[in-house]
Amino acid sequence: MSVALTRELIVDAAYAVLDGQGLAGLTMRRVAQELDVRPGALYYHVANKQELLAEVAARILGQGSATDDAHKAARELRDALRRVRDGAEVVSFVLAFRPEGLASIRALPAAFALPPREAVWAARTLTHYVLGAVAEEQNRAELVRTGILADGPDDVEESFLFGLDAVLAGLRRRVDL
Amino acid sequence: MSVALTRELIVDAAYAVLDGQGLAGLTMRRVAQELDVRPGALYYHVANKQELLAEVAARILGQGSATDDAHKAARELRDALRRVRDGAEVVSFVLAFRPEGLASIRALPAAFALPPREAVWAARTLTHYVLGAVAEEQNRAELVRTGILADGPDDVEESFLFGLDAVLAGLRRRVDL
DNA sequence: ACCTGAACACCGTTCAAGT
DNA sequence: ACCTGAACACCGTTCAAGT
Repeated sequence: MSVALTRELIVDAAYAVLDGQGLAGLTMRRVAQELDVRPGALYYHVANKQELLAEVAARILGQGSATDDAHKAARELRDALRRVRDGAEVVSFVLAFRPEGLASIRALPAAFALPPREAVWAARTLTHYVLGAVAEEQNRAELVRTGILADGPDDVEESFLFGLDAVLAGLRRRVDL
Repeated sequence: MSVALTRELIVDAAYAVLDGQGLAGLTMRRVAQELDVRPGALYYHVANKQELLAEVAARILGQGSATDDAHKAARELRDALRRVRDGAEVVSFVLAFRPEGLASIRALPAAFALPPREAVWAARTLTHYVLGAVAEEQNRAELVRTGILADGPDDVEESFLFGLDAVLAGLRRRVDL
């Protein structure tokens, strides 16, 4: 007999599989294998794969340090997403059905000095931009890995900052003038 | 014997399945069923599912009317994506590995009066924003359909336009002043 | 040339039965 | 309480064999 299975251990294993195999390789069966356990055992601790993905997404984002510097928040979000394979895709998916656990994203509206509704819209805009940019970069990386694509572009960094500056400038417009 | 299978008919059927069942329900087997044919038959006309998805994405976007009005282009892109279930997700996926067929997106840089490199970055920024916004809306709609979520927010329209105006204002900044 | 039949190597999830 | 064994209803893809 080995160590007792826990929700935590399962999330750890899922994160490891994600980092090693990408989202396409993140299956319940492989997570079980990683833990030396039959697939059915997982379902005693997590309801289903979606719930497990929600936990993995929360782990990807980590504990969001609340800041009122939107530019810094965006860069930290990007870094967190880039730290693990397909991070953006996982977070995008979870954002739709269980945003509660994604603290650093939920804190974003506070970075905008705008009326409540507009602060939420501004945060949404920024989130879409960052997730989209990282998702495209990581999708390309996956295809390069598969050999379908030769090589990604080398202007990722410049391109991201160019767009980020533009988005933030646009969002701040009505405040600063 | 029925009508001869063609690539076109397969794309038609795939589009119909997507609209009826969503991306999760779009399987090669269901497309085959829709056409009254065994799954293997599809592979005589298309190399694999990814290739089929690329064709479906091109059909979603239609023939992109080249315009130099970025705001209009963005609204048309959004409308096209919203016309079919999970349209944004399909196009996002295809954008990463086969952007050639997505005419209306490839034409976007022309809508920005900027140096070539920056025009490409600006188009990328706009694309990420629109795809992200529609993807979130459609993901929510799927979850509502499943019963996992009660109801989507009702500020989708306002939220989209708010973000779009901000993004475009930010992107135009350096030109107009 | 075009399609079927049948298989291969997978999935997520459930659930009786064991301990 | 926790896990296994075994099944159910699926996947994408391949490929000999038929027509």
